Amino acid sequence: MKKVPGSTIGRLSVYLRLLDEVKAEGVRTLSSGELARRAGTTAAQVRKDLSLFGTFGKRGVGYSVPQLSAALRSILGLERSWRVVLVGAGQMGRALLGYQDFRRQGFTIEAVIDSDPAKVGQRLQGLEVLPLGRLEEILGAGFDIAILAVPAGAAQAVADRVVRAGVRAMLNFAPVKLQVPEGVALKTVNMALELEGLSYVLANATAQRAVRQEG
Amino acid sequence: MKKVPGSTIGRLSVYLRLLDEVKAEGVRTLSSGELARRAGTTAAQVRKDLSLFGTFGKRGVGYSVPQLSAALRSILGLERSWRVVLVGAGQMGRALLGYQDFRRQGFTIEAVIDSDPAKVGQRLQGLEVLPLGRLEEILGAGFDIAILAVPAGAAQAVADRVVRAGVRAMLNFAPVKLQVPEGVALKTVNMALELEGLSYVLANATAQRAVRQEG
DNA sequence: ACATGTGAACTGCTTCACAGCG
DNA sequence: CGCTGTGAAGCAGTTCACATGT
Repeated sequence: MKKVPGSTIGRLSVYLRLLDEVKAEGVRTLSSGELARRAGTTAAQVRKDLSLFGTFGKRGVGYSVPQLSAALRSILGLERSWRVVLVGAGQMGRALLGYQDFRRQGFTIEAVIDSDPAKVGQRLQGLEVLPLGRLEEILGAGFDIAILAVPAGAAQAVADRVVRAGVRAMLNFAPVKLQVPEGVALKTVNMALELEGLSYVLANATAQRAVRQEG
Repeated sequence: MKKVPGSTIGRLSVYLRLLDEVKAEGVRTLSSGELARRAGTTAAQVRKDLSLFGTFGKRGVGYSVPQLSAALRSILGLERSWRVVLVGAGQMGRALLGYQDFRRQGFTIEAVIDSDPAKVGQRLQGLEVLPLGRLEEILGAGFDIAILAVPAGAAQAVADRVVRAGVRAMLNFAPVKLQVPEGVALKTVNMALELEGLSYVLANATAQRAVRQEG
């Protein structure tokens, strides 16, 4: 299989979301042009993205909505559900726990861990908050993804323990650059960074260039 | 001035954070190599990024930490503080309101707006929640940045009103691709998308390629 | 006729390598 | 000598344009 740009994966997620939307409206078929318009990209980009994984369309017709939706779900690994652990039950952690959009695609937060003794034992969204000391034991139960919503200063240490416990994918919300070994997937969401990007644009707004969506 | 890649701006934010860290430790001078090591990039990349904005270093020595820190702060527009309005006081909105990392760099949330009559009038972090109906009136007070933490279905309508009210920068947390006119800066943080990126890596983990940090 | 799939051209970002200066 | 600043080279992702299949 050819090399797949990371940006392609992000777009595939967007395509899938749109396909599921129009499927609910009863649309059977969609052209690359129409899909591109809704996704905010170009027809050529859509076709190139898909061509990296196979051929899904009918010439002269377009793409079958249910077929392409299923294909994308398979490519993205969304046919199965992934076991997710949330580390950090502070304000951000609790917001993520309540974020319904995760559950939609098969990401189920099945455990919550926090270091604060005052929080341990509390029930959040039906889950008992477990102590950080038991992290290794808990992750021994076979988690796929860890969401880190801990303070910046604690993030690297927690990440190290999570990785040592065998978790191979992390979504980090702490504003630090985590070091992880080869073979561990890491995405970081850094909101302060996004704001500073906006600040840059505003400060240089005399040049009047709009910034296109990136996130 | 030369054209600046968007990715450069993100890295400048990272450099600034690191410089402020080592400044607190009393470090006076840093080489591009050392800065790169901490930022997770290369020395050449650091020098190229900075060279787009001027010459800041001393050959044979490196960069003066306080000088470079000040220069970056100026480039990023962080010398002044920006007036931020939060639209949406749901779980995510409240988490963002408590997120201390925003305040650090001069982003002050000065108003909170929600459509839910049950929330309007409540005090959150010392701010009274204001009704969505008064959005235009409130933004008339001259806000720079709007943070959108509203449901996906409401996001585009809110964005339209925010733009019409004259706000030229938005940070969107709803999982939709917003359409904004030229001249309005938009960043979207889509956490479900990040998780799907991790899912892709996990599902294709036989290929064993680690994904490097992108956010 | 129409829309896909794809090599080729292009654009833009990153890396290289070295001249230049402290 | 060490480290910066920068053209040039290299690489990756996007766009173009058209041959191909229905």
